[in-house]
Amino acid sequence: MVDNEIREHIDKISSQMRRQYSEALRELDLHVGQDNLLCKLWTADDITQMQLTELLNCEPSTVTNMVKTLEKKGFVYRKKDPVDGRVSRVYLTEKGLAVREPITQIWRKQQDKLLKGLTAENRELLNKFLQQMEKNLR
Amino acid sequence: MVDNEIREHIDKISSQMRRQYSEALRELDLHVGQDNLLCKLWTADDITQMQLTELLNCEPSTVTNMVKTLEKKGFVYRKKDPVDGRVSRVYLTEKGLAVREPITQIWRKQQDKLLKGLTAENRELLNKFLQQMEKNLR
DNA sequence: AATAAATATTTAGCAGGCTAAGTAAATACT
DNA sequence: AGTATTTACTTAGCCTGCTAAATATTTATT
Repeated sequence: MVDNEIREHIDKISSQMRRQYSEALRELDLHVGQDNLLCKLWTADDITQMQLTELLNCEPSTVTNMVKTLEKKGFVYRKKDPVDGRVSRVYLTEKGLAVREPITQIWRKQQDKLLKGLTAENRELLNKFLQQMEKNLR
Repeated sequence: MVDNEIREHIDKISSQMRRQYSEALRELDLHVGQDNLLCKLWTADDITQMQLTELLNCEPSTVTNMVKTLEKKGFVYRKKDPVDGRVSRVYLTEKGLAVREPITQIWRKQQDKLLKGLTAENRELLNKFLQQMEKNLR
């Protein structure tokens, strides 16, 4: 049965990737997961926490905590929305902007390592499979 | 560039899977990750914590914590090794044995959902790619 | 035999990520 | 207008998972 293995493989690959690039992130004073949040802000600054929970596919409380620690570390800052008093908008600081390049490089390096030995066609194929699986989980 | 997407896809798929079957695990009074530890004990009971860190590919302190909470919940128990006073051996209780079937079913269900729409050949192919990637990360 | 080094586990402390329950502001309803 | 509901976020508490430092036991060295 190949099927059971696939779930396991993905689990292992994912956790192993996390482990490996967490070391690199630590040098930027970042923790695994925080890179993803910052990434969302690169592509769309001035975003509400609610939007972040959707983009990151996680719970509101998780965003609260993550933003709070990222704020404490100086990567982002928050401002209350002037119109709607409930919502809190998140912005990148210069420090948060500055880690964009290094993080992108860390990711690229990790990807290269991951895909070594796979031809362009196979990568294309793999990508299609992954897209399908991602859709299946929605 | 397909390459960057692949890393992201795997990340998303993995976390989405976690989210989804964590609900099912909760009904067994289990937390995501604990299923993996129990799984190792099904295939090889009477195992040291050091062996668990290798099998789970995690840090010793993580095993300590996980075993401790699983012990508190009655899924496993520990005994000191009579020969080597440093090592601690972990065993399944009946409760820990009893969740084997339900957990396997949860996994199977998750896999089915994940792989829906992929032919047998494609699953085979995907599995090969994943094996390669797993090897690449070692 | 006495000291040094290695091994197995633990503890403390941090962060992501979750649930459940709470607060505050905005919208809907009567 | 006044109450009820919804929405955005927060807090408390738990667990995985990590690092760094501590403890205890075993093995290696001299």
